[in-house]
Amino acid sequence: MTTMIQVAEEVRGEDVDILARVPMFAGIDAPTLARMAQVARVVRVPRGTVLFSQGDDAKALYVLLEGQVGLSGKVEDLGDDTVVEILDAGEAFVAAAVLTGKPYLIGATALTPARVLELPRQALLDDLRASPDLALAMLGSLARHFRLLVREVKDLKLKSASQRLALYLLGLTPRRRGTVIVRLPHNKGLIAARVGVRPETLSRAFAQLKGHGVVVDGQNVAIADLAVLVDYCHEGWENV
Amino acid sequence: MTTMIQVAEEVRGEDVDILARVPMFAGIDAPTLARMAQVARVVRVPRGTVLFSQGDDAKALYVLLEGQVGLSGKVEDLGDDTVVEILDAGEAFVAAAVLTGKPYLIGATALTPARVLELPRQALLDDLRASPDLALAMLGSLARHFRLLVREVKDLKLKSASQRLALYLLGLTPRRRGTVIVRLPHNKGLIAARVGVRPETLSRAFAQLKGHGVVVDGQNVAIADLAVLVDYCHEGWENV
DNA sequence: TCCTGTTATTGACATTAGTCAAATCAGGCA
DNA sequence: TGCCTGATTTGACTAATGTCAATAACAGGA
Repeated sequence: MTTMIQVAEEVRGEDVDILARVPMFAGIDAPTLARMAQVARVVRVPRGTVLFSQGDDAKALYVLLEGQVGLSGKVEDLGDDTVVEILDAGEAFVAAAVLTGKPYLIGATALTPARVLELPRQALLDDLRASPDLALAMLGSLARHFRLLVREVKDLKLKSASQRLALYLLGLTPRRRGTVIVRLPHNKGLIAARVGVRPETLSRAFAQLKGHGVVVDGQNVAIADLAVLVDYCHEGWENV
Repeated sequence: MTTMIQVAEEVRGEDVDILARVPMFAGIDAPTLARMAQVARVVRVPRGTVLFSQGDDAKALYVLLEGQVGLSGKVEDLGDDTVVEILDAGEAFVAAAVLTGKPYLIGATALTPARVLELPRQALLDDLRASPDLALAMLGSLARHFRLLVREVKDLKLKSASQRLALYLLGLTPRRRGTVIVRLPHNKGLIAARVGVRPETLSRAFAQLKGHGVVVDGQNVAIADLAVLVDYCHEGWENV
């Protein structure tokens, strides 16, 4: 829970390349991107830094240039805390909050040392008005993201903890059949919060998946047959 | 589970007025709206009609002109079924699916006799490219909707069934303090699916809320003090 | 290597929500 | 009115998940 000591940096040339590869900005012309980079600020933060907290007014769109960031929500009286999303480099976040101008519903914390680009709200809004392509790209990006959330809501309502864990594991590989060994990208406590259960329950969910060909060894998870897991989750056509 | 017998109708003049009041199309110039109405189709369907099913390819954006429609998701092997959203007249739906062009993650069923406007996918995409204002309006609308889902995910992960029911009740009134009597807009089975619990559990959740000043009488729910409920849900600034 | 604090697992138990079945209630209609 | 059907509630029980506490495994630093 490091406090917010940020080191502002120059925006590097390669950062613009990263921007160009962010799905949200796919296909945007170079001048627009350069203009965005112009007004953006890049900060390098140590692990544990709180980029912003739930309830803060949305003042910028963020793009994760390097590292990992967790988006988590909590109940007022603290204690409980759930991870809504875990982001990797090349992903933009909190677009919805910035567009509505309302306070963040979630907070963002650096899970590793990270480099983050901040695009001020007003600059984004100006760019959106100036570049119809940007608006369309964001619309597509937000729509894809929206669907992930819809799936999440359905899973939370309809699937068990072990099934959700299985879905999480399936999300770690693009393959859908055969044997595979995946490496857990986070410690289990964080994964538990992501899946929406307590760490103890996660342990037991892993134990349960043993019956479906899942063997855990530290950070490595061996899955004997992905198709078995897919079946266990009653996943049909949804993995499109 | 009526089959899909639809009666196509003329698009009426007042339908364009409804369109103009849909948040997703707020501020769009009249010519664009008229053009959209031109290519749209209006159908009148009886209660229970399945407008489309989970897994169908998204082929149109829908606007509910009259009646109520439920969006529900289910697990493959049937049986379980959850209501992701309940829509009222004047709301557009499945924008995200149409924009991505992927199959619907949810199905839509008329909960009452309804009149629905269908805007074909390609027409929408054309209009978006032609009208930057439309793209911006949809972006704003999708962003607001997105945040509702984020809140939903948080609530499902962090709150109990009774708390989620309390949140649902709070959603029926704009007020946040004082005494109020709200009328349940649906039967309890549907509300249960919306809240994400079984009907039996909903009954018991209502019983539990009695301890917080909630008295149920058929479709009418008397809430002695909204502030008490807000507090019970640990809702802070979130109701912005 | 040993210490030490963190992370993960396990066990015992409490709580919550789901299941199944029966009882009750409500509304529509002959 | 009296019956019927479906919705809702209630009870008894089961299953799933959370809680608390103890233990075990691990990683990093002295």
